Amino acid sequence: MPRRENISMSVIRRLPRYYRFLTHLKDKGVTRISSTELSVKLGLTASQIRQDLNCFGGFGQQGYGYIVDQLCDEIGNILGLSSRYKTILIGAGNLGRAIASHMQFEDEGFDLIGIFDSSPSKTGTRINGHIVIDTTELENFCEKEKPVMAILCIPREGVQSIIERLYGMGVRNFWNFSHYDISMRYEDTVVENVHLNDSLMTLCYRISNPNDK
Amino acid sequence: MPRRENISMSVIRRLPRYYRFLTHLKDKGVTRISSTELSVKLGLTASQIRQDLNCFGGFGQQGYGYIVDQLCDEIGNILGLSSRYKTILIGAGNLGRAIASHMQFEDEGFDLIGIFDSSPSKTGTRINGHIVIDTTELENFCEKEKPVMAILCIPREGVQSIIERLYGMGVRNFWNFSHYDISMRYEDTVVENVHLNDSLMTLCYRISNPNDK
DNA sequence: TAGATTGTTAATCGATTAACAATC
DNA sequence: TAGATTGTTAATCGATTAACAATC
Repeated sequence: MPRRENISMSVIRRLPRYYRFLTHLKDKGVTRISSTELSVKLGLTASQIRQDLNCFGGFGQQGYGYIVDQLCDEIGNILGLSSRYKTILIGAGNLGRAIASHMQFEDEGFDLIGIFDSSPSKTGTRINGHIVIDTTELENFCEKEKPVMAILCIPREGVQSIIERLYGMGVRNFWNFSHYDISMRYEDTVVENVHLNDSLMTLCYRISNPNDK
Repeated sequence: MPRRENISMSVIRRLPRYYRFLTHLKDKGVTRISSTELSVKLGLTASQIRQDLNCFGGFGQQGYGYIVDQLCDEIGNILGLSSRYKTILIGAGNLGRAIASHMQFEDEGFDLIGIFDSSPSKTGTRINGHIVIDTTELENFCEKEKPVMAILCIPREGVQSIIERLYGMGVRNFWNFSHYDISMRYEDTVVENVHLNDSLMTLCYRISNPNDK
């Protein structure tokens, strides 16, 4: 059971995919799967899958394969999905509202406890059971509720100052949908960027340049 | 001017970031930048930036650096942002509506020409100037309008059958927000997945396992 | 036991970084 | 010309793949 330190991002980014697929298999009633079968379904090599899993432990049985249920639970544990991280969302525009209503945060370790916006046209409105709070209330709210993670769905211009305020209130983890690249000038922060425009541009490139992969 | 074939995905995924940052510099009135300055701002190495750019041509001037305006335009061209790709969106739920209203498709080569949903509660409603069309009309619409790209904002279960219908109507490019991994059984397709749940799980992992990068 | 499939080490491949000659 | 910075080749590093011994 090696449990290596410093797992690479390449491996980490594949974990949710494994988890998602194994959950699906479990729901279908499949009990056992080999790395070779998995590799075919996921378009990876069996070698890679075994390497990835063995970063965390020996979950398989030689000559048999992996027990779907068990492996699924193990990966869920590795991902830390049963944690509870108090989460706030900043920005109740189209995107913020969609994220708030669309995501099942609870299944992935996060509890959405507040939604903020600075526009009077948004504050007071209700999104999925949450009343949108004025951003001026941020400090009061954080002091009382101690959120540890913030989802940023605000325009580029507002990001830097919001981050500084949140960092000051102890928030260290950010799921960032803004066009702004949060630079790593802060210690101990975890930032996951979702740059939808970048994703779309990549797609544009790939359509426009069909020779490349 | 080498213009290598088969640019790697690693390089392609950095292009939008370069473009975004250079646009920002341009707006700020910066005219000239060196790979070293860029590397500091973007948290990359100067070497990597020069390598990346030289996949497409020698855009710099020795002893001087890069002209921001010019480099920005070049990358825009490489990305193909001035193309016009007729695009439809399937699924007018929270996420689909947000994507339709939030993204500036026109700036990135795409023209949104239709939004579809199969629920009678959604069809007929208006999103950002588009009336939501019943999915049963998909074939009629495609025959007339010939879209080349589809944005998928529907639940997992519906994806496979929609893709088959769209593929049959000549759609080859997909921006996929569903939990479903579109497998590459189709030729000549370009698929860009945006798995928000995967992204969130990765974040959960990184918060739960602070030792790793 | 024989067959299958893992865990793990070694080999290969690709991407990043370093170095430097070319040149503006 | 001297200084600066690119374009490009060579060296390094990391990730993926192949191979196989361990073992269920």
